[in-house]
Amino acid sequence: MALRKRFGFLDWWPGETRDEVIIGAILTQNTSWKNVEKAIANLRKEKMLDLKKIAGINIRKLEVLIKPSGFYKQKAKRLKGFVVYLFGNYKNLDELFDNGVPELRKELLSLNGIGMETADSILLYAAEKPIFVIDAYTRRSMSRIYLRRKEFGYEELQSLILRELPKDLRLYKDFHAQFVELGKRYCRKTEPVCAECPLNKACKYGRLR
DNA sequence: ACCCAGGTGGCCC
DNA sequence: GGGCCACATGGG
Repeated sequence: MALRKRFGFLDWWPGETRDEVIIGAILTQNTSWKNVEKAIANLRKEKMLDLKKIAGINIRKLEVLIKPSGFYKQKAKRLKGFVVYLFGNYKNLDELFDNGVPELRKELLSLNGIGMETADSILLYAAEKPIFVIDAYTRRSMSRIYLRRKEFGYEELQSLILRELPKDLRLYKDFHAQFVELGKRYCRKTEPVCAECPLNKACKYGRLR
């Protein structure tokens, strides 16, 4: 793992509160963060950036607020499903997050609309558990560095990275954030910007130059 | 008029 | 286990 280029240490996930992190994690599913920001702004304006408030709001109203983030009907349902489960089974997030990581992860995965990436985002950035998030940026960056031949499944790639990194919460957050910054700025699907990319020769595109 | 974006579930084989 | 599709908006 020869990648330790830095954009500065990133303690990351755009969102002040755990509630906001969880809401953002669901809203950003296959959606640009720009669109999520619009939805978050709508929720903030209505004081709805809060899981308890989400539990109380009419789902139609919720749909309208999060509309800019796309897939708004299913995402409204997913947010509702999460808070119904949370407050139906626990007093609050602290109590939910007190569960052990493997149990907690399974629990999150059992909820509709919470897949591995969303679950791990919640685990890492809201619950502050040491786990690594694999997203499209991470996959793409990794595949351009040295995976190439073999395709890796989610958990395969995750355990590969976890094995290479010292077990450190801050490092996991930072390292995932590095991949996202890398992906947004240079390692894009179309028109990769290789000239100033820190990966440079490590990347197959950089090598072609 | 396309293609893309910090995925997930359902259905099929 | 995988491959394909619907889900929806906003930006390039």
